[in-house]
Amino acid sequence: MTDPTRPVVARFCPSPTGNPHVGMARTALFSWAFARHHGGTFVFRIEDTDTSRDNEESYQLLVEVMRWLGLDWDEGPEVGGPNGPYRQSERMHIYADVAQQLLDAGFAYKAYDSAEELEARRNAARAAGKPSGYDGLHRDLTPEQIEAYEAEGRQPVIRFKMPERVYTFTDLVRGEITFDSANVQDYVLVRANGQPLYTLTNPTDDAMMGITHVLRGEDLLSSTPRQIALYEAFAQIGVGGGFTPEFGHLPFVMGEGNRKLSKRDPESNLLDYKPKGFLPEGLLNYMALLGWSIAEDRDIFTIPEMVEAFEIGRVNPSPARFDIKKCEAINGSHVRLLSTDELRDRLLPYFQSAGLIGEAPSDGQLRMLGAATPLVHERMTLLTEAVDMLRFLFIADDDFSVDEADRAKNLDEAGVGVARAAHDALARVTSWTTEEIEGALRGALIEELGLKPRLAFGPVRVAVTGSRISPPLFESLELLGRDTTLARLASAITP
RNA sequence: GCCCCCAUCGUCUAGCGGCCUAGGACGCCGCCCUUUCACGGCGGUAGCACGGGUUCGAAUCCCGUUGGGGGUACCA
Repeated sequence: MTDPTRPVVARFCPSPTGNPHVGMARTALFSWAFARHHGGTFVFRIEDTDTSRDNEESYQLLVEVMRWLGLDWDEGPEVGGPNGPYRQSERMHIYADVAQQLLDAGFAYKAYDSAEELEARRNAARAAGKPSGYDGLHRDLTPEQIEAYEAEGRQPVIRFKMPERVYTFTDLVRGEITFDSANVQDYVLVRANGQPLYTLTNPTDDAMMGITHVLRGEDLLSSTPRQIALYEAFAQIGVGGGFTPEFGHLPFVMGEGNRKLSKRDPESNLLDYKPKGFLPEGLLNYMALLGWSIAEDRDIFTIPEMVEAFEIGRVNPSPARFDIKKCEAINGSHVRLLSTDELRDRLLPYFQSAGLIGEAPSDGQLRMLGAATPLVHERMTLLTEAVDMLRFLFIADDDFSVDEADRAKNLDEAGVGVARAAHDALARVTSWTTEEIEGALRGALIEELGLKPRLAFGPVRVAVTGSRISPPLFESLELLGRDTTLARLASAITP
C-alpha cells in the first residue's frame, strides 16, 4: 500500500478560522501518528488564503493547541523547513506562477461565464437529469469570443480542464474508489479577482512539499479525482516531485444528531479541554478511539504505544459520535497512570489559576500539594476536581466556609455533639499523625459514643473540610494540622 | 436531480467465511470492598438495518432496498 522506496511525508493543513475543534485535532492526530509510525516527516501547513475568514489569533491558537497535545511537526510554522514558507498567505506568488504554467501548457483555461449564466445552465442540466457542475462551455473559446468578453469587461476565472477518463484510486481507509470524469467537471483554480482557491493551493503545496500521504476528512473524498488530475498535470509541467500522493479519507467525528461535530456542540472546542482539567494524553487516547482501535480488548494506551501500533488501513471508515462521558473516563484512567510526582506537577497550574497557590509557590505550599496528591489520585477524572477536593487545605482561614446544605445535614444538634466530642478527643492528641488521629477519633466516637462510622466521621468531615465529600479524613486532618483542625471544629460547635 | 461514501449493543469498537449461543470499553442497574467520595472486584442490561444471492457454512463475500452522510461554490 505504501511505496517503500519513498519515505513517508504526511501533513496537517488547517485553515485558521475560529477556534480549533475536535474533528480537526483527530485528523491531525491520525496524520501525525501515521508519519511517526512510519518514521516519516510530519508537515504542518497553514492554509490561510481566504482573507475574509482567516485571522491571526486563530493561527496562534492552532499552534498552541498542537503544542499542548504534543503533536510536534518537522516542518512548518515556527520551526521552518526546506519547503517553506508554511503559511499559504506567504506563498501567493507561487500559486500565480503555477496557474500561469497550467494555462500555458493547456491544462487550464480562462472562463468568462457570469454567475447568472452558470446558474441557468446548472438548473437546466439538473432538470435534464444530468450532473450539475460546469458544462465546459468556455473550454475552447475562439480568440474573437475572448476578445468580445474582454471588451465587455468580464474578468475570467481560471478553470482546470478535466481529462475525460475514469479515475480509480485506492483510498487508504476505504479501498478502491472510482469516479468517472463525466461527473467531475472543470473546476475553478483562480478567482476572477486573481485569488487562488484551495483547489489550487492545496495540491500545489502538497506537491511542492513532497507530501506522499494525504490524510483528511471524508468531505474531501469527492474532490480527489480533480486533484489526481491536477497532480498528473503537475508532473507534466514540473511542479513537485512528479508523483501523486496516496489518499486516505477519515470518517467524521459526529456531534448531536446526524451532524458533524460543530461549534454548536459544547465539546467541540479544543481550547476548553485544558482548563477543564483534561490531560493531553487522555484526550488524544480518546480521539484515537474514534475510528481506530489498538486491540480487541483494550482501550487505554499511551501515545508511544499508539504510534507503534497505528495502521491507517485499520481505521474504521464509518463516522463516530463524540461521547464526552467516555472521554472523561479515559482521562481518569490516564490520571491514575501518572506517578504521584508527575500528577503533582500537572496539578500545580490548576491550583495557581484557582488562586490557592501563588505564581511563586512557597516550599510549604509545594510540600502540601505533594503530600495531598496521593489522597486524591484515584478520586478524579479531571484535574480540576483535585482543586475542589483539596481547597480546604490551601484556603485562608478567613475564606473557609462550610457548604450550607452539608452543614444542615451533618451538623444538626447531634452532629454538633459529635464535633464537640471529636474536638475534645483531638485536643488531647499528643502526636499529630494519621494513626493517632484515627485512634483518638475511633476511641471517642465509635467506642465511647457507640456511633456507626458514617455518623461519627460525617460531622467531623463537614466541619473540617467544609464538605460532605472529601479525601480520606484522618490523612486530611494530619495535613491540615492540629491548630486549624481544632479551630474549625471549634467554630462548628459554637455558631 | 446527478456522483461518491457509510451501515455490529444507547455510544465507541473487535470481528476481515467456520474459533460467534457476537468479545471489550463507556453509560446504566445490582452486589462486594468502604469513614464520605472515588478506585478496585463481581454480575447484569443491550447489537449484526432489511431482502435476495454465493457457499457444506455468512456479522464477515456479491447484488438490491432502506436509512444516514458528503459532494455537485469564484468555501475548505
